[in-house]
Amino acid sequence: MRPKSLAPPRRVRHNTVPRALRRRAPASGRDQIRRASRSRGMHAPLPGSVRVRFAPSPTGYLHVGGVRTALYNWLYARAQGGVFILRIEDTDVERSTAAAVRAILDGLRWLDLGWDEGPEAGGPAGPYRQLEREAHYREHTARLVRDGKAYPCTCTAEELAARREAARAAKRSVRHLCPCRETGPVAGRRAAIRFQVSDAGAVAWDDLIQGRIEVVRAEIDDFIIVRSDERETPVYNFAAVVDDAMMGITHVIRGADHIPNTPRQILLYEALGYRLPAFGHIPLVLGTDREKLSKRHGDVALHEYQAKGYLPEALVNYLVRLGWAHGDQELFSREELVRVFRLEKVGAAPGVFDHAKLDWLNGVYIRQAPPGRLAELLTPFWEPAGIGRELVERRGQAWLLQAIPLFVERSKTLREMAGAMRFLFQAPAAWEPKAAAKYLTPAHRGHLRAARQALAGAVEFSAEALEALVRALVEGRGHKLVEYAQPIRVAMTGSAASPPLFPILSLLGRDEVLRRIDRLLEEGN
RNA sequence: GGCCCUAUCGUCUAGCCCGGCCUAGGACGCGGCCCUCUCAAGGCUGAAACCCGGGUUCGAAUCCCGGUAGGGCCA
Repeated sequence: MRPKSLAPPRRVRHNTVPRALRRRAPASGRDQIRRASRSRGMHAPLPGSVRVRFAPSPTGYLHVGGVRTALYNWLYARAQGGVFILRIEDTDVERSTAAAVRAILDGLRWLDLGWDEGPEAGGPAGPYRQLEREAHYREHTARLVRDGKAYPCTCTAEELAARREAARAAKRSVRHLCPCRETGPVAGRRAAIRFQVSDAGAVAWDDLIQGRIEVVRAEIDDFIIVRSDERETPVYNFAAVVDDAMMGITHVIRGADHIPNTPRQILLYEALGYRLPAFGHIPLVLGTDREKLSKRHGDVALHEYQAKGYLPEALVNYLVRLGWAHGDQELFSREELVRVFRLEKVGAAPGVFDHAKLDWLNGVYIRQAPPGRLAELLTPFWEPAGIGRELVERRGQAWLLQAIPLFVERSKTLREMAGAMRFLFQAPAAWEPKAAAKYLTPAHRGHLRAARQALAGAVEFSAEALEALVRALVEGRGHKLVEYAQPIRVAMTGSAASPPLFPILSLLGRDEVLRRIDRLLEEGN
């Protein structure tokens, strides 16, 4: 350890760029930054040559925050006429699964976020799974060691921990706990590989979203790039840099949780002699407790939203607006997004995931969807809603297309819609007690009998004809429509709330309508 | 604990760069009214925010400084 007097200043001033340029810098300000970079021959690629990637780890499920990252990358690529690459970061063999890879591919396809290069698509920079790229990591490691920029380290975890404690107790820096750089590795022990970091100067970059970020090198220790395990597993920072560099990634757009990794990665790029990409760190998605969205907060996996019956375009619309805005506009088609989305307009502050707003948006998209498409989307939801496939098929497509519009404006999800439609296929098993108490009084039963008789004699069983018929009946008896409509509704649906009554009666058909009324009259108490 | 990031209604955000047009706009959610066979949808409408403190300025949500709070990563 160097004497303290020789060490560089612990801190330099961090915010060297005016605040105005740092936060939510306007396009013009960012352009200046990028122009400056270009003149140094660093990032900022040629126009039309943008290459971005989404690089998830296949451990578990596809997180909605990750989906947002993928979306922003995809949008940026499309808007720039660039290439969107999917790379699977599966170096963590313990936790990576084939099922998780599937979930990623299926999820992105469901959202229509297709990749130009990656698994199953191939491409010139493959392979696109890290496990198949180990030769590259080995080669790069050898290069760094040969150039004296990395060295083997045989310290054990126990030794390191002990030294850390000692350093802490003595109030010394906790950096450079490993002496291997000076003493060389201990023979006969497996070696990890450490990357050598000099103390002088700082690492800085102009983040596309966060503005300028600067970290003094003295804060960065000689970090491990290859573990000492059997497989010589490359560490995340190292593998990501090798891959991003070799794949020609021009813009690294990822979650803000990677900000602390970036200085190390920049050092690696420099040591390897690769051209630096531009970095853009998008703020995290938070739960209602303002912590990083995780399993604790309930639904975080994309497939859960799929299973609940959210439309992909609604989810995309919701996610894109979380952290980004285009004036007051709330609704965006995909084409519109490609046209107006600007990465530079993404805010620097994290945002809370608001299920209520997603529900609203999903309702908007459900209302916009043509009945034919909804019929198709609804298919996987019948069984879970307790509606046998054969029941749906028996009614036929034309009938279905008549029924769906009735439910569209009162459903927030497809799952809800299927559930709400259940009474169309099956008579209610029971009548809601509250509804029964309110609408099945002796007076109401009288009305129901009168209505039954009228319905039984109806010439035509269309919604219009039935409405005219019942209204005439009600008027003739000097009553109000509600007093008849509600008991009939309870008989049909078991509930006091449902889509408009007369179309329902027509859909159900005379026999079924009379049957349900009779049963209520006989059994309902 | 160290480093880094962030800060406008409960939530997502516009405005901030280029200070006055901001009596701070929109959306979700919440309340009221209208429409209405119920529930929705829709229309109208209400409550609801510039984190705090200094400074610069005739004037600051907007510029500067300092706090505070929250978060991320590492330990």
